[in-house]
Amino acid sequence: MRNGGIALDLTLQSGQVFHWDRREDGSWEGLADASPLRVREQDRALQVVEGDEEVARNYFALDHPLEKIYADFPTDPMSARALEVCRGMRILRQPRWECLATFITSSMKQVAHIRSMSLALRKGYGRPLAGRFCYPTPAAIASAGEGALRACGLGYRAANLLATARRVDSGAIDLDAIARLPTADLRSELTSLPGVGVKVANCVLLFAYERLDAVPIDVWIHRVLLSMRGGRSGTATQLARYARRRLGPYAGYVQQYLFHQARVSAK
DNA sequence: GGCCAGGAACGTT
DNA sequence: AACGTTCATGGC
Repeated sequence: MRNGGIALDLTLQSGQVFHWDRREDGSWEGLADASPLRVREQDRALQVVEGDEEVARNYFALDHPLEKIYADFPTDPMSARALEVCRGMRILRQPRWECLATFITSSMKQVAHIRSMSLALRKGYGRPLAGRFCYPTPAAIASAGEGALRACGLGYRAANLLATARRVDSGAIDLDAIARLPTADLRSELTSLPGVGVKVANCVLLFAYERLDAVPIDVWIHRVLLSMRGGRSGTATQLARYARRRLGPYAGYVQQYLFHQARVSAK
């Protein structure tokens, strides 16, 4: 299989994207931005059943050099185990606004509930397309009231999503223009937005800006990194430094594998 | 039913 | 710069 192939189920169930649906026959339906896709995996190859082939190859990031990424993987037992379990999982190339908005809603929420908020927002404020719903535009979110967003289950996150949508819609920040910035500058642009701290910014860097060395540290990865260091306690800053030193040039990929491995082994 | 979740913002030390 | 609190909601 060219370039390492893809493990589709793992990729779409690893907590990086929240709106894909698995059908009875094992194929998956979803939207890559505004392009409807139905895809399946066959012997580690991505098969596009419906939709545009090039759009799918880009969205599923089939150009990421998995074999090279694996050659650079850390060799400690936890990383090795995660690679064994998650081989073929890819970091998707997601639309910027959709990714940013979704992770603003993710704070202190479990994956299942992030899905339900995403669906409520799409159904309520997104454009219908091919039996599904696009993610709402910044303008659509901006013109919905805070109360309406709370009705989608956002709670206190509603005000943050609304405020950030207004900044994007007004042009106060240009999510495409900032893509050319070096990672540190891009991160500080993102953290200037309401509801975006370092963790959410790193998710957006990794999932929507192709910064494959970005490491979001949530409660799961926090525990994993503590354990890798031998169990003694550590601050967020210390763990970020540890991750940068130990997880290698594709630290974001390593982090995603460790995240998924930690979650499945906890059940 | 209690516990906890892919945190951020803000106030105190 | 490092901690403590508060903020809503729902899956399990």
